[in-house]
Amino acid sequence: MEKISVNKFYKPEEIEEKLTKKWEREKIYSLKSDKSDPKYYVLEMFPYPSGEPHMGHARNYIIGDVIAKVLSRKGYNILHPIGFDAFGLPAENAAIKNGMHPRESTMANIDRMRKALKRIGMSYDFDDEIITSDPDYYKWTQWFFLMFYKMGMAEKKEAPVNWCNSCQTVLANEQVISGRCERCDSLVGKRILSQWFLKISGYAQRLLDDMKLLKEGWPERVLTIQRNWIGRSEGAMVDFKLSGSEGISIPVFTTRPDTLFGVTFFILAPEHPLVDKIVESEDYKKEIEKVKNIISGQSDIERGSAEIEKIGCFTGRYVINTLNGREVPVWIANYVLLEYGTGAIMAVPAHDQRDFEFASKYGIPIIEVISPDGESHRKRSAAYSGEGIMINSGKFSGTSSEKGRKDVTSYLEEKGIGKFYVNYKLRDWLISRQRYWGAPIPIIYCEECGIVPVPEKDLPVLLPYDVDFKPKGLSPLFYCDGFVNTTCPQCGGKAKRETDTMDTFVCSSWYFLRYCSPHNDKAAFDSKEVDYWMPVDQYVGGIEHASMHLIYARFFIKVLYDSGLLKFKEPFIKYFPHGIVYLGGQKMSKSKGNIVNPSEIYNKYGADALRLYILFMGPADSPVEWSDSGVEGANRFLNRVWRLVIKNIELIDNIKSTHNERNDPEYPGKDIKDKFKNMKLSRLEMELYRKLHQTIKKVTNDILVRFNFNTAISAVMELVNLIYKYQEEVPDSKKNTSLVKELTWKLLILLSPITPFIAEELWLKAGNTGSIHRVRWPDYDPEIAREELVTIVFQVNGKLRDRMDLPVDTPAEEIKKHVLSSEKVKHYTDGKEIIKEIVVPNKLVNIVVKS
RNA sequence: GCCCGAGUGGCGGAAUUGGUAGACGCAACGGACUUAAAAUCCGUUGAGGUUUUGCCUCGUGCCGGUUCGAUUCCGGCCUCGGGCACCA
Repeated sequence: MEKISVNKFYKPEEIEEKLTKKWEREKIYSLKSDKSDPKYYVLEMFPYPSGEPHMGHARNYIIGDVIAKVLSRKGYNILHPIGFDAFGLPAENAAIKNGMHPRESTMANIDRMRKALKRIGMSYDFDDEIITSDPDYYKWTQWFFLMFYKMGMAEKKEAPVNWCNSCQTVLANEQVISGRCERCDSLVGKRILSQWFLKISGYAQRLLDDMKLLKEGWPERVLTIQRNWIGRSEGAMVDFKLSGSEGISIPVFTTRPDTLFGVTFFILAPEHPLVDKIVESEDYKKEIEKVKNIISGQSDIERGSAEIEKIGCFTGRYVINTLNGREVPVWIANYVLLEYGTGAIMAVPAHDQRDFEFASKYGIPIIEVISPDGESHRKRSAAYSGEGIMINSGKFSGTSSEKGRKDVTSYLEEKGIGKFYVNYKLRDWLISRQRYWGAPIPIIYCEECGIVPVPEKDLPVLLPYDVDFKPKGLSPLFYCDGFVNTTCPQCGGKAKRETDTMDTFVCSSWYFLRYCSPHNDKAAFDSKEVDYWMPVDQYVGGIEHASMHLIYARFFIKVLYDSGLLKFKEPFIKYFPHGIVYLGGQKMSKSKGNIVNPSEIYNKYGADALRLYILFMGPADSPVEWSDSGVEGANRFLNRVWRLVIKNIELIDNIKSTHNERNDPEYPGKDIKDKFKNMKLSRLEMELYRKLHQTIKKVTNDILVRFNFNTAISAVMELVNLIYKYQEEVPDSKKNTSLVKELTWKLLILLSPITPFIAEELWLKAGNTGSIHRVRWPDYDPEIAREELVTIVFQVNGKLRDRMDLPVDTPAEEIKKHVLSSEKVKHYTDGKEIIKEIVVPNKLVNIVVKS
């Protein structure tokens, strides 16, 4: 037990360092209790160890930590783990820059990060941390890859892929943001390469359908991002026969089968493999080569912008629109993309703006087939893409466009030339990377046997240490003979290893499973533990992962569910995206130089002030502007709490020895409520007692239900302000020490998840033993929290004219009496006819008069 | 272009179910304490008006509607942020 000494001043630097050690010694960081308690899995997205944690990290982890700490105190068995997403480009680029080996650099960064996390009082059990670049971990990442491979969910295929010239590697679609590399921001080009993909596109519909399981726990805006990314659209797949070549037909996807009669030409993407096959005449071949050259010189961004001029050329061939037997010319054009749909389109210039511009430029006929009013409009200056009535459409003329889509589709199905079709924008997930710092893809290429998966018993395929890891277009492992050359596990003959490594998003798609049994060396995870802990109850992390990690992880879990390994379909029941921290109106970032490092703050004011301010600065899910004076305010509040509590402790100690008859040395009392009932409390004391219970109610609800940490803190501030009022207005000899004790203890408990250090220090200073972080979270008594008096607002015609404090639940008739006798109200109602009197119990009265 | 958010004092924000707009904090100003400063404490702080210790009018992006009553609900617009995007 520590005794009160000279402690007039709050010195965070002294107490925080001391308590960090105490907590580590006493294992206060682990919030696991007992499997008989209800479980709760709180998880924050684990960090890339690219250096010291930044403010965004701090916000993320502090939010998760407060939730975990409160729930643990409410009797939950809490899993609140930490680890490091250690493979990948950021770590590797940083290593190259520093001239260090990625492993050393990563481990050094992890060390700094771990220290910082401990320093800000996070409740992580570091004995259970995981590092994805450890062979113990990536062995199982490789194991999952093999599982996907065996299920037919991983495949090597040739496709146009995104190539980042600066990172010297391919990227997944999700890692290309507006045509630029997610990591280095340089322009991304296209290459046709043979790469490994995970077949996420087959799960598009399931990813959409299962969103209904997330409706409660995920913000709508995140689901919208995913919905947009998956990009479902309904329509028809229609076959167009190539004229003059028996048996060749080209399918196209359209969302508007109702416009089929308006097709006047047909376009293939310039890269479409059919282009070279179908062009016969040498003249056309030359012309096409010319146009293709121009188009391939256009970057993806250029081609993706609507402003760029549409160019193309005729191929000399025709296709037949089976619906009306019309023969239409086949063109190539820059605005048709190989990746989307079938890489070919039917062009309807009257009803598609792009087709309209193209047809106008090249003099292709325009036939109107949808009319808003059923009339034919000879000339238009733009395409009409709205709904209307089908015209010039044979037997379908007169049908509404909505109905026409269905009717035409049925007709196509009957005739066997088309079918209802759902198209998705979601592409397969490209996971190979031509970089060193990642988990090697466990595949062997044998001259005899072809692609051979590495047998499970040979895992992990170790990433060799001694490699020239600088990116050079091909994986650095390709130049590492000791790694590449191997023998075929099937025939024993000479073979070569796959030298690409896996996208780090593969590592992070299952880490939350590993946390359930982090030391298991027999399997990726222990099913019993996963069945107990998973799914994650509360996930916290940046929204920038909405269409990356959060989609990949959902997909991964669905595949594992299908394989029978898991019993749940969604990994994260609730997801809370924290807002970005800004400085000077811009997102804090190293490259812009507008950084406030959390360490600057905790070195100056202490971790508690950092935590308090981060939570107080605004709603946790909205972006906030960093303010230095805001931190000072937080620090001022903590000083205020410190002085208040120290004074209260002294008061309690002094009066204990003078046998004040109102003093009750027992704490916690068996039945606090009865105790106070039998005591005569002054008006202010009653108010304080009530405020305490209201505060407990509000803080608990704001943290656990509303995620409004800022209002939870302002409620505690109000309580502190009121206790100060008591301390200053009432002489010590007249103070009720039982109440002071009750207020002081509970104030500290309410603060303890938010500002763990100061709460613990004051708790100990007051003579308590153990740790405040093991004390049960207080309940509130609704009866005590209930106000006795309530301000009733008197309105006339909806305008506030007077108000009065009346006992709660005063009957309507009595309130009305007060209202009608109010001079102020009379002033507005005298001589006027009262039409209506509205009485809202405990709120207001509104007198409606004729004016 | 389509989809999702948001818009409240000098600033961050609060108002949880349609019922007192501006809680809590920051900044600013005035005062107390001090030789002085820091720290601390007290007071003022949406705008305008006024017969000034009280009261009145206006006020939650803009216009309109529903309602006894709207920051909150509905319709239309504006601005900002975000997602998708020559996506067929």
